[in-house]
Amino acid sequence: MMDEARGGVNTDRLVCLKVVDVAGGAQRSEKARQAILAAALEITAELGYERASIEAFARRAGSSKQTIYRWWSSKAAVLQEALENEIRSSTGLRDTGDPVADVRAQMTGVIGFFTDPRLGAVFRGLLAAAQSDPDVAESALRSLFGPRRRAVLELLDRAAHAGRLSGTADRDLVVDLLYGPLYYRLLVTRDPLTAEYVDQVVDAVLGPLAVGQR
Amino acid sequence: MMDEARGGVNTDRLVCLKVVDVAGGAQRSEKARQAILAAALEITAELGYERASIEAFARRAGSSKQTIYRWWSSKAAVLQEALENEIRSSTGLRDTGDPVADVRAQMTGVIGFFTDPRLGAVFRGLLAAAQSDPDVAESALRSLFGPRRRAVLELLDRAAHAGRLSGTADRDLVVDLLYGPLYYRLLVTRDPLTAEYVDQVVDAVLGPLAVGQR
DNA sequence: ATCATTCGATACGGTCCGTCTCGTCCATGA
DNA sequence: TCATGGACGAGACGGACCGTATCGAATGAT
Repeated sequence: MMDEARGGVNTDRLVCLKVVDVAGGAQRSEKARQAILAAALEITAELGYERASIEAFARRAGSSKQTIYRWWSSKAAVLQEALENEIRSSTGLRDTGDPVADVRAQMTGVIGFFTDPRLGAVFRGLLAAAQSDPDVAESALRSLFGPRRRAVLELLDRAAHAGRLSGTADRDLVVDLLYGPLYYRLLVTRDPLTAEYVDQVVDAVLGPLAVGQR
Repeated sequence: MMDEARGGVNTDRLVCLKVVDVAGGAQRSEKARQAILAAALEITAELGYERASIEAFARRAGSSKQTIYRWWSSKAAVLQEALENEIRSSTGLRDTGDPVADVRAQMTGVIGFFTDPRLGAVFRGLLAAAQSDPDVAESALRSLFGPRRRAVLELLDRAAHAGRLSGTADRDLVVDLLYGPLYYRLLVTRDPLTAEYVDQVVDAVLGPLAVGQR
């Protein structure tokens, strides 16, 4: 019984839940997809997240509301995909052997993304929506935050093993100490996010942990 | 012509715009105010910030929608006032002469507020609304965050002058390093906010700055 | 050629918005 | 004592969006 439920695969039960590609049909329109994502970014940047509506996305994209609902579950899902398309350039994390400089560069890229006139407001709106919608929170955490946080953690791991960073510090805590203040300024105090501020944070957090660097 | 329109003051036009207290009238109903604030907190805790509506507040409070709009400008304004009534207990900041312990105690109170089943979701919703509405952001910053941040800054100042804390550190940065990770966990990663986590953050940030304490 | 699937367009009931207008109640000042 | 005027509960109003359903036309694999 337990075997059937958790372990062994009962092939009789493996019915095809979704009958896919039984016969041909029209393909998803890439043109409509791009138009919708672009319109969503434009409108949200213009009106702010709350006042932006799916109906407005459809109007500007020259598409139908139903086409949006067919492929995305919510306004947040549309904007998350739109952000993912645009975010890649800003979040590169290189490993040059100088972990402090690498992290500093990545954080500077992050605040560039935060303060981008088109993307910043969209990103803050998405984080705001995540406060009321657990699905949005889970999805954003998995697609947007998770991979980047893991990359930073791995960089800190490699630096510690290479002896360039103190190995005793809790690396999850270090990441919180580095990025927490950035989000705090973005979402709460709204003080300006500058490269100088990144320098201050990096120096205060990583300075005491650096090994073998002047 | 232009003078009359823009420059010179034509006293004949200076009519009293708002005739106040010319004669008596009914007073604002404290009972209605309390009922509305309580209903707003209840409903928002039940449904979440976005799904809570002013119409629902009025229904549960047994009041009229118009009564809400007469005294508050928005759902956010109602909830901010409701939060201010309830927040005072959690945010005490004492000055016992041990700044590290005082800050640690205050931060523990803050996460108690964050994780309160009734107030936490309301607070996160208010922060979310502030991302799309500059008025909400300004008001929350002035009434909720400003005074408490100033209190912590002054405590750090006194501690530095008393020689219990290093006087060289930028105290604004220290506050960001202390509270940023808390908001980061609350709003972004959603990892649990525990007293142990507060200890970790306080030790990492204030430990290197403490003077004359074991 | 058939047929499933997409597309744009549009209609639908529903919720909530923010404003407005009633009639009632009540504190004040004449 | 009594008229005045503001706050109150109730509810109507047009409007914006929501999320769903339905339509005919276009598309593409079988």
